[in-house]
Amino acid sequence: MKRPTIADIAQRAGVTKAAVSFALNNQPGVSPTTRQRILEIAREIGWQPNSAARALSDGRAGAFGLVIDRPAGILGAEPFFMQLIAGIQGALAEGHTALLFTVAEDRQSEMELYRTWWAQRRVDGVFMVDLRIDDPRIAVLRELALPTVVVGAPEGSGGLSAVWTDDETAAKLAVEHLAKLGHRRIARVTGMTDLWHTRIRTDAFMQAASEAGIEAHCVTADYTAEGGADATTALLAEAEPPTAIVYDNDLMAVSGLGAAQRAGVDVPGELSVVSWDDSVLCQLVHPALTALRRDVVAYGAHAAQRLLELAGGGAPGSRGEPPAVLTPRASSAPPPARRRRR
Amino acid sequence: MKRPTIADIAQRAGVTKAAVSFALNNQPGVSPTTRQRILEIAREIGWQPNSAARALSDGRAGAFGLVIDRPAGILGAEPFFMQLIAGIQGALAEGHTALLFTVAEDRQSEMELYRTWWAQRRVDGVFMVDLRIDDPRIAVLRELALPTVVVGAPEGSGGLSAVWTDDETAAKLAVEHLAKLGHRRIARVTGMTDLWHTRIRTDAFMQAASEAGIEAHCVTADYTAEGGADATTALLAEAEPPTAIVYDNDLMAVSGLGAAQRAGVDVPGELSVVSWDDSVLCQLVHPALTALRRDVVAYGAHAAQRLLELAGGGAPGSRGEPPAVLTPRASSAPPPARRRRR
DNA sequence: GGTGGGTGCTATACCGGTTTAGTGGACCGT
DNA sequence: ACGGTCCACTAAACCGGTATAGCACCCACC
Repeated sequence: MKRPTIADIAQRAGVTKAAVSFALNNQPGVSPTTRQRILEIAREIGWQPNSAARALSDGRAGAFGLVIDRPAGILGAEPFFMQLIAGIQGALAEGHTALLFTVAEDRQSEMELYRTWWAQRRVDGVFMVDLRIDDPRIAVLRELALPTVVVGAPEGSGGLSAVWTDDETAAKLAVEHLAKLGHRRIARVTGMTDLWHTRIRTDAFMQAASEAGIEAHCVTADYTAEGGADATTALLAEAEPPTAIVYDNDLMAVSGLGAAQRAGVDVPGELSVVSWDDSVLCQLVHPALTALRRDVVAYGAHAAQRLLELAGGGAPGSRGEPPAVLTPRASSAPPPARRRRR
Repeated sequence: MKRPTIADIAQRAGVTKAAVSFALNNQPGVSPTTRQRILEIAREIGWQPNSAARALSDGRAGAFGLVIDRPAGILGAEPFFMQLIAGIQGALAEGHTALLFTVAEDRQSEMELYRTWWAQRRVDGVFMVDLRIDDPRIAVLRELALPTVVVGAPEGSGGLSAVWTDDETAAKLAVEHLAKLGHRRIARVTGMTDLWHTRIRTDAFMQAASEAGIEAHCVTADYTAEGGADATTALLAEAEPPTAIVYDNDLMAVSGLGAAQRAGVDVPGELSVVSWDDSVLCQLVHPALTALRRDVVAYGAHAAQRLLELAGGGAPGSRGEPPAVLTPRASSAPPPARRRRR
C-alpha cells in the first residue's frame, strides 16, 4: 500500500502542491470551490500528512517526551504513572502530537536522553516528574530551551511551568480527619526527602498538625513496599508509638498495613492507616484503606494542555489542581481508649 | 542554541554534505584521513542526525509503537506493562529507535491509531499485546504491512511474528506444586476468555491437572480486583469448594486473598493461593503469595530485538521464552486434613 | 483607457538528511 | 604518449511537506 502525498492530490485536482497545502491548512490563496474540491479528494484517498516531512519543514517534531527514572520493579506497582499517561494521552489524542515514553535507569541517562531528543529534534517539549531539590535536570532543560511542564511542585521548578496539586489542603484534610477521630499522636511515612513534593507535604503536614494541636512526626522511606514496611515496624517500636500513620503512596500504605498486622497490631483498632494516594490497591486489602483521592487522569490532561500551549508559543505559567478529597474507609477509626485519655 | 547540521560539518571540513554523509555512515567514498577529520568535527560540535530529515529521506520513522487498551484504572495496578516497557526500552536504547506509547480507550481506537501512525509514517513497527481470539487488529496490521511482534501467544497471531512464554510448563509447575502438597481439587480464576493466552492457559491447566490425576475447573474473571474477589467468593460457596486457587494475575490473587480472609477462610490453612504473575504485590500481602515468576523485562527486550530484526527486513518468525519458575511462599500449604482424606 | 489593487494560482526555495550521477586527477600498463 | 581504471570527492536530485515571491487576470475607478 502506498501512502498518498499532497503531490497525488495536486495531480488529481489539477493544481500545484502549494495550492493543496493552502487548502489543507486553511490558508488564504485558493477559491472556496477549489478548496472544497481539494479537501474532498484528500478525504477520499485518505491523505494524512507525513509527520517527518511536516516536522522537517516547520521545525516541530509533533511529539512530547516523558521520562521516568524509577526502577522498573517499583514503577510497575505505582498506579499513578499509568493514570497520568492516560490523561496526557487523552488531551493529546485530538491533535497531531504523540507521546514518547521512556523508562530510564537513572537521572544521568534521563538528562542524556533530553539532550539526544533535543539534538535529534525528536520532541517539542517534555513532561518532568519527580522533581528533586536542586534538580540538575532543570539546568539542562533551560539550556536546551526545551518547553517543559513540571508535574508536581512549582516551588523548585526554577521558572519552568508546572502543574501541581494542592498538598497543603490535602495534608489538612488528612490531619483533621485523624484529629476529629481523636488521635493526638500521628506519624507520616514519606517518600524520598530529596523530592520537592515530599518537602512540601512534610511542611504542610507538620503545619496542619500544629494547627490541630496534635503531635506529629515524619519518618523517611522511599515509596517501596520494603521501605513502607520497615518504617512502620520502626514507628510501632517507638516508646510512644503513633495511633495513626499517613503514608505518602498507596504501595507503602498497603505494605505498612501488612507489617502492622504481622506485628499483631490491629488496624484500625490500635492503629489507623491513611494513604496519600488512592488506587484499586487501597480497596482490595482488608481493611480497605482510607485515602486521599485525586483525579490523576485530569491532572495528566491538564499537564498536556499546558505543554501544548507552551510549545505553541504560549507564555510560561503554572496551574493548580483542585485539592485531593479524603475518602474514609475501614482503616481509620478512633484511637484505643487507653492512649486517647493518656 | 542552534542544532548543528551536516552542512555545518561540511563547511568546517571544507567538503560537501555528501562527503560528510559518507563519512558519518561508514560509506565508501572518502579517504580515511578525511573521514577521521569529519568524525572528529562531528563529535566536537555534538552533531546528531535530525530524526525528521533522516526519516523523510530514508523512509523509516525511527520509532516503534505500543498501544494498550485496557482501562487506565486497571492498568495502573498491573506491574506487567511497566516492566515490559522497561525491557523494550533497554533493547532500544542503543539504537536510534524511540517508543511511542499510547493508552487507548478501546480496540476500535487502537486500530484507528495504527492507521494513523501508518499514514503519518510515525512508526516502523508495533508491539501488539493482549491478543484476542479472532482479533480484528491482525487484519489491519497485515493490510498496512506494518511490522508487528505479538507479545503473547503465537497460536492466534495469524502469521505475525510473536514472542511468547511457555504457559504449558508454567501450568504444569503450578499444578504439580499443588498436587505434591496433597491437593485433589483445585480451581483457577482466569482473565478474559477471549484472550488467547487465557485459552492456552486453560487448556494447559486442565491438561496438567488431568495428568496429575486431580480435579480442576476454571472460572472466568477479568483481571480486575473486583473480578478476582467475586470469583473467589463464588468458588468458596460451591458445594465442594477447591482447596487451592490459581489466579491469572497478581491483582486478582491479592484481591482473592482478601476476599477469602473476609469470608473467614484461613490462607493457607484452608485454602492455598497461587498467583500466575509475580510482582512486589505478591510479597507485601500477608501471607505472601506463592507465584509463577518470569522475567518480564527480558521478555520485553526480546520482543524489541525481534521487532528490530523484522523492521530491518529480517524474516518473520516467533521466539519462545524460558518458562516461568514457581516461587513458593507462605500462601500455599497442604490442604486441610478433613478434605484431604475425604 | 491606463492605473491600481485584489484574487487565485504557479514556480520555486527550503528544511536536513541520503543517494546517484558525474568529474578531475593520479596512477597504471603498453 | 595515450587510453583505461580507480579513487576521492562534488553537484544535484530527492523525500513531502510549508512558505514566499511572482504572475496573469479581472474589476473598479478617475
